[in-house]
Amino acid sequence: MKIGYPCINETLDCSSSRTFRLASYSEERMIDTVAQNLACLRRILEYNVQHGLLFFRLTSGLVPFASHEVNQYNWQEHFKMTFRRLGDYIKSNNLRISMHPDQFVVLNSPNEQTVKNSIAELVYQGSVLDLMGLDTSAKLQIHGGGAYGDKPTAIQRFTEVYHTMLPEAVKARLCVENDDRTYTLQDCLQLHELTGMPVIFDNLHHECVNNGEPMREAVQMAAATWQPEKDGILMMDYSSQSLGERKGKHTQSIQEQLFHDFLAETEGLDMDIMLEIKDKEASAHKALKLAKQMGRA
DNA sequence: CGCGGTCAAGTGGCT
DNA sequence: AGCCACTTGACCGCG
Repeated sequence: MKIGYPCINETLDCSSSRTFRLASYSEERMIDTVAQNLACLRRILEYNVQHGLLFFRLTSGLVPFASHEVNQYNWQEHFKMTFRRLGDYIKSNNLRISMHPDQFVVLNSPNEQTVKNSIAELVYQGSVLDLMGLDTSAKLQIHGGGAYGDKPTAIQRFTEVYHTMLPEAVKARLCVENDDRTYTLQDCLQLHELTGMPVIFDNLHHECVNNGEPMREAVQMAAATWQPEKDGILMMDYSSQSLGERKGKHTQSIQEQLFHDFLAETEGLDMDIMLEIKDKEASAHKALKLAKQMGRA
């Protein structure tokens, strides 16, 4: 079991998602920003290796405006060696990597332009992992998208876009994650049946909306959609409810008893856990310690 | 130099 | 009808 946190390290004094306004776009500024972001990413990865945090989510913001038409520069070629060196570091230290395209990526939108933009964004994020030379156990996780008042039709549309419009390089890495209100684990399992995509499991989203599956069974069902030789073991997002806040809001800091209970409930099941918790690596350190004590990591 | 409004992009639930 | 949340704040103009 590998444990990690997403995108941002709060200990280090750098960000790998620096950006700027579209209005101030220039090729020079874009190149300069990418160079700084990749340098910071290297520092974050080194920090993670030093602390045994072997699962990490890369930010979507590594390359500003990467899938926007304003950016016509061949940054892939320009930063080829930098990406390759990052990938070599990732592989030699056996890190697991994911990316999570943001809420604007909606493959089943009725708006053709939205679908087109979404695919361009997936191509960008997949190309980052390709440039690093990572195998297909490095994943892109997205949600089912909208329901538009008719979920079966929306699922059908997702499936059609998947089969007719997505490049192989994206399909090889794409996974679907249950969300906190529209696409339940069951819906994601159906998308898996229709496309072959593995299902990323999110325990907090599952608590928000489900079809009665107990947590252990839910994890087992999601895990069964992963082909170990191609996809690696199950990836999951773990969080707990921020008390007294809106349903689905992530806790500020890990609630160790709840994480302990979750590990106990899933004993014997293999998975990599991404902690979606506000204070980032601070909670990841605690989670890793707990997992080691319980013989899981 | 610190604060706060705004930023490429979509959707749905809440008030 | 408008605001908020989402995997994640960061930028930039203004005082």
